[in-house]
Amino acid sequence: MRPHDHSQPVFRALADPTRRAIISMLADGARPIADIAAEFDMTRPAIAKHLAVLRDGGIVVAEPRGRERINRLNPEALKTAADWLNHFDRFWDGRLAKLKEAVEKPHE
Amino acid sequence: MRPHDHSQPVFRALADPTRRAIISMLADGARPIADIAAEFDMTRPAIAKHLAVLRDGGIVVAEPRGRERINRLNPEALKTAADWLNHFDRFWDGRLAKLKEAVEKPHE
DNA sequence: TTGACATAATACCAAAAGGTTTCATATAAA
DNA sequence: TTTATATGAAACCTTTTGGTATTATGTCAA
Repeated sequence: MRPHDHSQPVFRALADPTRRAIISMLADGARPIADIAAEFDMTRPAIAKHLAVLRDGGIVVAEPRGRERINRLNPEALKTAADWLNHFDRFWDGRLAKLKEAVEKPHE
Repeated sequence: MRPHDHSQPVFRALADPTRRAIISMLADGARPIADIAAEFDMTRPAIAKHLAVLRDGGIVVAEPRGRERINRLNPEALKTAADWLNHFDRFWDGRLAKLKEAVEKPHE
């Protein structure tokens, strides 16, 4: 068995605590990189690398704005990982799983 | 900001495609390591290391059974990661988010 | 008790990850 | 046009990761 996996870049991006913190931060609003870096004990190039990994996973999109680049969260990308994990929620929450099924079923 | 994060070992464990494949495999039933290793193009020690990472995240529990060790999935550990991700589902699925809220609210 | 089997443990290696410092480029403002 | 600002990019370093081969340990079966 050789695991082929399109969600790899997303899970890879989620593996680092700094990157998860950046995700949370951007959920409150898009920001330029300097603004983000100011919140961490880390140089800007380090944050730039983390943002590159997040972009690679499609989780962050950078929009040039004058001489700045606004980093915006693209939460849909997280759905990939959430979907994979939620396949297991039947184990810990049968009630919710059933509701979900109902919600996702086309209306009649 | 210094990201302290108890869910780190779980996200770390999820970052590797082989480990995610092992998780899926164990969701269908507990297995000894040799049985798992047989499914991958990889030596048993490599799989043993992956299992160690999964144990570290609490995702897998090993139960000695005679001279074997049965590796069992502990899906509750995945809930940690699922919960984190599902905080963002308001972005992609408002309908479900509302239902969830309702479900999780204590009964009256 | 001896032999086979299932696994653990160790030592080792190459590549990737996460950081740094330094230098280059492009836009805005004086 | 010069200067300051916001970012990108490259070179480099150390630690972690993912793999290997080899050796050791414990349990079952003949």
